[in-house]
Amino acid sequence: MIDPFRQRVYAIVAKIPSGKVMTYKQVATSAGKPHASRAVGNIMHTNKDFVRMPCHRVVRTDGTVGGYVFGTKKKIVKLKKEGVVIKGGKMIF
DNA sequence: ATTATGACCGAAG
DNA sequence: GCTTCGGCCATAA
Repeated sequence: MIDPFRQRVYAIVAKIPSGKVMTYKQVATSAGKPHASRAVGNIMHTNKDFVRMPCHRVVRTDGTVGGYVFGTKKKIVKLKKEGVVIKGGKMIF
């Protein structure tokens, strides 16, 4: 399956260092489609390689973590553990 | 091909 | 602060 966008998203997310996060919009833009923020989230949800894909480092533009297969709460805890500062359920860039 | 849905975004009420 | 609407893109049926 050759889907440049999908592959690109995968590579970008996998490159996010620990303690840092990227917004869906940022990932989509870096992937080449600035308006595909929705598709990015959809890819994470439908993708089967989510084991290697640290999707918990991808958050929403508002600062909310967004969704997560293991649960949004878990995602927040994980991020905090990584060193990300989260305040009132939202994160600070 | 068409319709519906979603881990989104931004504006409006 | 929250909900609703329209817009964007990929996936599933």
